[in-house]
Amino acid sequence: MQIPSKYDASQVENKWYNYWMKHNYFHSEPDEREPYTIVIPPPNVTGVLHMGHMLNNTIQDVLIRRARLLGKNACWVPGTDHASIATEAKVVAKLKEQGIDKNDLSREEFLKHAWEWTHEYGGVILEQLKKLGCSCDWERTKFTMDDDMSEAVIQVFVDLYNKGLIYRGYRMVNWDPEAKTTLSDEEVIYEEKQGQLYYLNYKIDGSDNTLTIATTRPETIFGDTAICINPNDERFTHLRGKKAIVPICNRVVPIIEDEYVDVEFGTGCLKVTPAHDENDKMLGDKHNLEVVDIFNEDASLNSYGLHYEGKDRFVVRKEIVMELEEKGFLLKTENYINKVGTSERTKAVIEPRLSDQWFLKMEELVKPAIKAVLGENPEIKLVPKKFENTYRHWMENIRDWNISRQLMWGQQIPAYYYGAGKEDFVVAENIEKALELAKQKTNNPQLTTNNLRQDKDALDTWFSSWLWPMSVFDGIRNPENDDINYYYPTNDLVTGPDILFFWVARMIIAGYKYKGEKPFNNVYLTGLVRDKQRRKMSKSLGNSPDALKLIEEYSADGVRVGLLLSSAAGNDLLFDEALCQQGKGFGNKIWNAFRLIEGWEIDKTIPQPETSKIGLEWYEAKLQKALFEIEDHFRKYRLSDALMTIYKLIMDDFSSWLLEIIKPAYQKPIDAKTHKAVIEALENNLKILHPFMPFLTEEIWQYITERTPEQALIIAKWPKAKSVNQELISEFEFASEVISGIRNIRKQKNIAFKDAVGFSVINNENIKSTFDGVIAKLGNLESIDYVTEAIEGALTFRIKANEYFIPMAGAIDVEAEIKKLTDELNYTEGFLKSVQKKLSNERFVAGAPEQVVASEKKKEADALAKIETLKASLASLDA
RNA sequence: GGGCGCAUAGCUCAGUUGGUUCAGAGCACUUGGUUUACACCCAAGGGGUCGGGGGUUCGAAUCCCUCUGCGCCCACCA
Repeated sequence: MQIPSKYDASQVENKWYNYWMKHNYFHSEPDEREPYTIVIPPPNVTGVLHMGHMLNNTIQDVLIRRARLLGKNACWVPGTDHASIATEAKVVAKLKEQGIDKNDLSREEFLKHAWEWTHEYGGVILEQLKKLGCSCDWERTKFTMDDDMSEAVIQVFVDLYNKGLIYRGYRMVNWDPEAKTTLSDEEVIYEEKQGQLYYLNYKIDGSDNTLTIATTRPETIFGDTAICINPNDERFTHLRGKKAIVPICNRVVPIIEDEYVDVEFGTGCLKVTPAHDENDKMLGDKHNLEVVDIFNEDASLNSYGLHYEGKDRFVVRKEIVMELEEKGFLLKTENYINKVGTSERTKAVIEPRLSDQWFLKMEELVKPAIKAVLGENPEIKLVPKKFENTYRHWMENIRDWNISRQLMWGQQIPAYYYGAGKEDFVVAENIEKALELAKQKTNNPQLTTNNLRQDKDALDTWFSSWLWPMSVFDGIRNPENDDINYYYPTNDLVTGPDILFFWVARMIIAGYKYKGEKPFNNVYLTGLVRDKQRRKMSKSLGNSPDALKLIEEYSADGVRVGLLLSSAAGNDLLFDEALCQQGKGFGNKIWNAFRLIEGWEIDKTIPQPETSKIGLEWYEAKLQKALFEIEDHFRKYRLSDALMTIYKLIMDDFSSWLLEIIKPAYQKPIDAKTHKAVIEALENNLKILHPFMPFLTEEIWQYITERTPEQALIIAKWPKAKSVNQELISEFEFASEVISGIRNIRKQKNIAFKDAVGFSVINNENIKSTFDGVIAKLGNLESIDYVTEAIEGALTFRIKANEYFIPMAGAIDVEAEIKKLTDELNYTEGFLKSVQKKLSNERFVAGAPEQVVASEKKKEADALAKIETLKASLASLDA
């Protein structure tokens, strides 16, 4: 077969992806093998691939491909999320471009647009994952709004409602006035903003006195229903039991007392606006205050705002300050930095707002989930462990989950109203069942579906994705089906720490509630991908490279390696394209190594040289050691370290050392035995590298194996681990130091490699000759002579206590040589002194473990021996 | 404000119970090299008071205290 001299990634990658798909290697069905399952964190259906996805999915693919090679039944379930807020926002924006206002559309019409959008852009991201090489079981692709998935969500809602865990409540929620929807606490980002603190005078009813309050939000005075003072504040005892008059609207409000008020802050007087501040709401409930909501849905003022009706809150703030000033109510203003909640999606300033919402009681549900991660025998491991603290903090302070969203895109809440009263509703899977329930509840057999009105709200997206590991296997609707029984619990979950609570914690809760079992064994939390300046990669900053362009430029394999080279679990990844270049370069290196081997002519008649034999034995030992280390790294989810181990094995041990050791002389053939062995070594390299660089390895694999589809690398068997010949490895390390010594001398004296040199070593019982052939070949030595005394007129170097000579008539600079030896002697004597000092310390000898003392004694002996040879050499030079 | 975590070479990071192999890796850098796979290369080399200070110990990057500088989470006093 003709082997191209350049590796053409784009062609190769498409070819093999199609090949794998054609032979259905990604697909999994339950069988007798051990399952290895990952469910993908479903990306937003209308999203495009960004660096975070690339990292995330590369890690998952590495884990899945390795499991496949280890002979497990690997199943990676892909899919997308309907992402209600994000998607609805995009659809609304698109409609707006076309001059359509969402509010003019019926629910059905809007959903039609949303589905069109989904069909147009949905799945783009999945196609991009294929480019990256992800070996997902595409036949199992799921979407959180698929009919069966939605059914599961509704079933769970009804069940939780019937168990009394879902309730309807009038609560202060985070209202996004732009999206006109509620946000969960987690979707609100607090930002420091420069604002003002306005000091306002309120008249005291029935007197000419005033009191001063400080507020950051003067426009909310229309919602004031009380003034609050601290009962311990002696400055205000005269106000007890009095009433105050709210400026402009002239509402007369009581002055109440509560220790909640901070005497130190502002003026010590607080205006209470129960409709627009959570703490004020709390005060309002406690003191039975009136609740006056002054805002419309879009945060413009309603009729309570009098002449400001219809104007936006920020406009009103400016205007009312002017009016207050004109009328003498404004005492002063101060600059004040406060934290303002903004919407993660729309960036709008959040308005605390009272509204009817659906809530899920968390207190009981959360208990098994806490135990599973933090209990005495944890069933679920978070990697890295440091996130357990964060998890604990959240879980132990959990509040009820607001699961309703004022959106259309999502599962509609299955509550059906038959009357105007607060309790005039029933909850059921569908309208027919709802009708039955409504008839029973009202004792009115005349009711028809026309009398029922379904709740307009949709469910929070996380209320569908928290079921993901179960619902993708239909484990909610059919709890005992073969798939769920086989694949659940899944093995590893790979996701970002930013959704540890949104998603991971809730999946754990749902898993225990609906399956009585954890959803996964391990959670691998990746870091955020940042740029070199440590900024988070984001669209708005424009610092995120185009994922597909990167793949084009550096190949999918190169990008995968680039991403993994520096990404320890939980650590942020500082992305640098140079890393992809390193990945691509690594690919080229392997390709060229392969070409070298394939280029050799094989001669079956020649015997295997001893150097090749011992070199191959050594490489086998190194491979075994690497296998052991890789196993350990994977066990600890240290994928970067696993990759680095393979990188060094292939770059250094295989390419730089082994291939040089066995390389036949120019235009000479290689013996068959060595050739076969080196091919085997290459095969093993390809196997362990395949999870990281699937395309390149599969490409080379086709050339070196007589393959049938059943012998594709993707389904090959991971190399068997045997014992590690550590002694051989240590001996080689010593030999490589000797070779470095020779190369150093060559460099210092400008001796070209093609010129063979003489070489002697003073014989002693510690010298091992195992790798002499290798030393001679890689040092280009005429021979290795064992001598009993120093060679005169030779260049020397020492490794441990052994002294080596390269004869070099006339080229020796005696002065320089003496200086070199003297420096080395001084250093060694200093070293000896420190060792001996340690050994003469009785407490060290008594207190340190035997092993440590022995090693110090060995250091002492080595140093003494070395000093002796140095002195001898010096003496011979002096003479 | 409360909690958690981090600080090791120019950069990104390893460093397990304090002691062989403890001061390491990759990249970057410097020098030399195009004979025979690869300049997308090879060989050699320099570089760190382990954030500062104090303590425990025969012995500290590792344990304790403290200071400094960062990061994250929670609560956010009108």
